[in-house]
Amino acid sequence: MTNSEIRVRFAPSPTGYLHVGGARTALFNWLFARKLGGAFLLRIEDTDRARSSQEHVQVILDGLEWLGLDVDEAVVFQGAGIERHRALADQLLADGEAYEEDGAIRFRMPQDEIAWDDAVYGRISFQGGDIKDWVILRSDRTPTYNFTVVADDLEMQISHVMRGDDHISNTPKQIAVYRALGHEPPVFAHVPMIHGPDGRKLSKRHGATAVGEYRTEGILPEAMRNFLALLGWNPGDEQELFPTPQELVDAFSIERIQKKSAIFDVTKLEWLNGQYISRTPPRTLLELVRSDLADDGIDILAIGTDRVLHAIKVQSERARTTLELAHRVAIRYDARLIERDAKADKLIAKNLDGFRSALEAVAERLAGIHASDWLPERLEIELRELAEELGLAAGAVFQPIRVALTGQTVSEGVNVLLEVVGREESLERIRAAQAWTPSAGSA
RNA sequence: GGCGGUAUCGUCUAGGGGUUAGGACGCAGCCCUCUCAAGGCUGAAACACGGGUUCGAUUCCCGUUACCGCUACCA
Repeated sequence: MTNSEIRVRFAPSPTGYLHVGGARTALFNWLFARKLGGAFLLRIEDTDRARSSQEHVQVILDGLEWLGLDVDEAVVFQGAGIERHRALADQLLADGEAYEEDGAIRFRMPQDEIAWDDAVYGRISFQGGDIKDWVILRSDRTPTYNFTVVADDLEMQISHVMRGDDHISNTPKQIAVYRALGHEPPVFAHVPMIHGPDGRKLSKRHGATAVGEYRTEGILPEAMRNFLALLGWNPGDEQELFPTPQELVDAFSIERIQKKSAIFDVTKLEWLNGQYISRTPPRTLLELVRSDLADDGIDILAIGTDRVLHAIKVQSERARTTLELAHRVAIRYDARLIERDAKADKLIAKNLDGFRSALEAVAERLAGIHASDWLPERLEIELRELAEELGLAAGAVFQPIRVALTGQTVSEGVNVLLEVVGREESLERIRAAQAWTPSAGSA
């Protein structure tokens, strides 16, 4: 299945973070390479001017690894090829393909048409005469981008160049260099860029644009990968979930890449993430939750792995990010994390006496249930009986408990919630809540 | 300004000379229900504009507009 002639590369600049647009370009490159059975390579476009630190490169490497995109060969650095770039520029000068001006070497653009069959856009054509002769080697003997790209792609024997469509206008210059050097250009495939919610180019102002930030905000890598793939590409049918990289490879085809830019919609990402969270086994989520909480100084495993797993299972159907998941799990075991929200406060303020008396009755009833009987089925029966005895609607009993246990008006079923929080802690929280008073201004 | 590119619901998109223009997110309503979530059902919501070509254009062609990119001794 492998084809050693197919060599595709992703070539980011060493900016210190891998933004979502770059991540998607990387993903498409990877899919392209894998679909064709070829190699996926990484080249960092650093220079003397924009030196890449080891940390910057590591961020990119980590991002690719997180997304499940494996790189086939050692990372190449543009800056490492400077002597080769100089020699090539000198050769072009000697061949008359370039000329010297003010100490710099300027490439002589051919005047006729330069066109190529873009794998995404179809045929694109420029007139060489519209493009000015451009500098390939500065007067300080450092090479420029459009020149080094060609030199390095040649050196790495790249067969397919896939990159953002902001490079379309650079392509005729590069094709001209290939020809001047006596080589056939590779296959070009330009992919549209990703824009922010305002329709403009994605920038740091839009908040979390680095993939690493989505990771820390509780986005699962498979969700991010799936989402990115569907931004500007579609499988042609209505399949939306592609949990593994291989499923994406199988469905991928370059013909179905969109020609227009897409807007990054965080809401849909979170929806997709929620889908993935609810499908991920609690065991797998455990480490994510543990580490999220450890960052906040909470050792969640101290209460017992099985109990945490249970809470994760219950909450994974509801949470959209693992951060949200971790927080909800933590609230169930650490009363100090409870923060009464506005709706809960309103419920208390509306009928303080009712709230207290309901909890009083509940506390008495639940105290009579043994730890060994503290199970959802039994709890539900007891509480419904209680509600009937008190002449209250079931909700009038359940809701105060929910508020007492979580500080919020939404959660899993109260019977399950009681089980998750545990008998002693539940009774303690219910007792404590009876002393609650409405916050100022909530009446 | 010049050159290049793009244009279907708010967003991601399917479709393509004759369709009730389909799906997904989000939104609204209903069902379920102790509250959410999930799930089910329903609804509002789109072919940028103007000319052609054609019996017929959202689809093909041209133009306009809008947006994006390149136009550096940036990458």
